[in-house]
Amino acid sequence: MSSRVTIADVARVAGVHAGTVSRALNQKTENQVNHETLARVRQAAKQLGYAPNSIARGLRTNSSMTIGVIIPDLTNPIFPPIVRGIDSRLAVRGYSAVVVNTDGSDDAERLLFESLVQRQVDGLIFATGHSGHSIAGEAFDRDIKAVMVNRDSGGVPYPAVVGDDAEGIKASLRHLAALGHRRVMHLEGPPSFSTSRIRAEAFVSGCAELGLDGHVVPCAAYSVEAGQSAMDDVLDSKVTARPTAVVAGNDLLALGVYHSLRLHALTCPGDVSVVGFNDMPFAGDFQPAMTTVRTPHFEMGAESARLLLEQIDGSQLSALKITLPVELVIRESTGPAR
Amino acid sequence: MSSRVTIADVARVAGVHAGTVSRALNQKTENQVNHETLARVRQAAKQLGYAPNSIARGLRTNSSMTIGVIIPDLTNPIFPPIVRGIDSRLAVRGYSAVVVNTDGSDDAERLLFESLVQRQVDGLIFATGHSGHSIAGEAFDRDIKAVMVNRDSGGVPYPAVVGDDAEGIKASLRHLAALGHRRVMHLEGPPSFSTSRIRAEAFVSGCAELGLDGHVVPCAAYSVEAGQSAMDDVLDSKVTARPTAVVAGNDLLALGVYHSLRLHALTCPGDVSVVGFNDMPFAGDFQPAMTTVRTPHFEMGAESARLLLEQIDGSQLSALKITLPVELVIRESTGPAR
DNA sequence: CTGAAAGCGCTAACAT
DNA sequence: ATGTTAGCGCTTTCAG
Repeated sequence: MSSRVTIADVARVAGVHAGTVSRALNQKTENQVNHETLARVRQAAKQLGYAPNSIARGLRTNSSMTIGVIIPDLTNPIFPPIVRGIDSRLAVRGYSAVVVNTDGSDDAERLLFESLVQRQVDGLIFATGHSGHSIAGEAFDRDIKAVMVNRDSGGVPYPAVVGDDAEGIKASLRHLAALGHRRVMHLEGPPSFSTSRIRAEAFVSGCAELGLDGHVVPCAAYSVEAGQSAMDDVLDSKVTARPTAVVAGNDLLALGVYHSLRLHALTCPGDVSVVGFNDMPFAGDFQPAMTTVRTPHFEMGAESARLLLEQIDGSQLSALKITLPVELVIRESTGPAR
Repeated sequence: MSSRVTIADVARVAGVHAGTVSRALNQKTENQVNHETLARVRQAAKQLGYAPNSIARGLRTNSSMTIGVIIPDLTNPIFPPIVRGIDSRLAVRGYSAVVVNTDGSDDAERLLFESLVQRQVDGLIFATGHSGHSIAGEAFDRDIKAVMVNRDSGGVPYPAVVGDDAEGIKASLRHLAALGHRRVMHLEGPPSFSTSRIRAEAFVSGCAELGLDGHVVPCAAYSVEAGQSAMDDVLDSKVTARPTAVVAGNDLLALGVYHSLRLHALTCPGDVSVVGFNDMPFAGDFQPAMTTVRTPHFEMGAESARLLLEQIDGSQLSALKITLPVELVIRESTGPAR
């Protein structure tokens, strides 16, 4: 299995020494070698089907050309585009990504982190939600290069790439206000995600600015079930007045609201308007087509990889935060208040 | 960055030789070492925060504990569950997956294949669709361990894990026949995917068995656009009679049919019933909720990883094909023929 | 049971 | 411009 032919074989065939072959076959050093010999080495390498063993190279150069990507769950639809964005930047530089899933477990995150470190990853991209003390602090203490994506840095001085969540929420609110809504509700994601707090805060201040009667309801998870359960509680409650519109913390939560509404024989947007967040794939094919905030996930991934590569290239680590613009996509889940 | 402390440090602290530390810290050899020394070594290792450098180990043992996974595109919703299934089996054995996306390009596939081989992956999982000559043949010639998932082996003697596509299509047809449909159509995926052929053939023979008037229309890709375009052509045609039901090659194609129907002011399932394939996430939330064939993607991934690990463990490579059962999920996109 | 020594395949510092 | 040498951190013979 795998590469039988080594640099020594190439050296023998080309009639030069191993060191020369190494120099000839590396971009940065190939100009240190005579044109003729270079040609001879290349010829020999091709003839033998030589491919460098990157494990051996990594041992010597102390770099694995591998980046670890820590996410909660690949099957959450926002992550595939983020991962592809990351990969798009990594690939052109010869890096590969190893992506691992924590499923929201701190223990799993710690274990996976350790395993990535053992693998000598050259850097890490954190896409887990923890706003509190995640493993990031430890990574920083251990001098590991990293960036955050879709979450703030939680006090750790790593760069972070996020969407403009606050603006997304406010745009949703303006849209709703223009439709005549006054009694609005926000389904807030779990507090462990920095995005939850930011969106909830933007909701509160946005309501104040627009003179809306806003109410925040916390959800246990960013999931359809959690959204449905939270909305069920609201609709079953005799004390809370039913809102005419809900701004969900993300699309999954919004989908939960759809389910709850259907269960309660209420229509959307007839009885209640719903706005999601993320514009997950196929959000426009839901029933009804979902009005939601589009977040540039691919670009966020790409940008985070760029920042990480910069660190690896030796640029000074600056704890900057890059905020990418979002866009409200109006479809059919929002309509006039009645 | 990364592990400063080496086996030599541990050896020094424990007062033993590096070789002994290595033996003590490896499952397979730890019984070759005295209880006392073992304890001392472990203590020293913990105290120093030692973690083995898996690059160095890999160079020596000629194994990277890494598996390459080649897929067309992570953002295609069937792949995240497959990848997680793979990972679930790999992780418990200490392997990691490096997943790469070909975007359907043969050139990209070849390049990515080479880069994975250079990385000394211990095995490969092919989830690309090629039924013709993909890179798999070359992998086999080079003695690389591999398995196929969600595609047949295309003549290469690797094991393959697939869903029972033929049965899924036939179950769809039986369902449609029971609803009174007679004039049915199949939207076939591109010929480069083995799944396309299998599903189309099952459609044809299923129609024959049930006495249905079946018609197969090829699509350029497994995408919403391709499905819509194919259906547009059918609906715009004055020569072909409109089918009362369509069995799409996958959910994306089915979604394209939804779009086309809407564009032509036709209803589903009122005017045309639609059945998808795969039961992609949130298929039940589409408009209308999609009747489709559920394929056990996670299990397929897990099973393929199991088969690969078996090969790596030295079991004889058997070109077996594992077919996992599928299930027709009846929702709201199918109804009585009229 | 443990020490000694070799070497996986490669790169980089040092010679020439 | 190229040869020589050392060694990255680990495992694994081979002795003892």
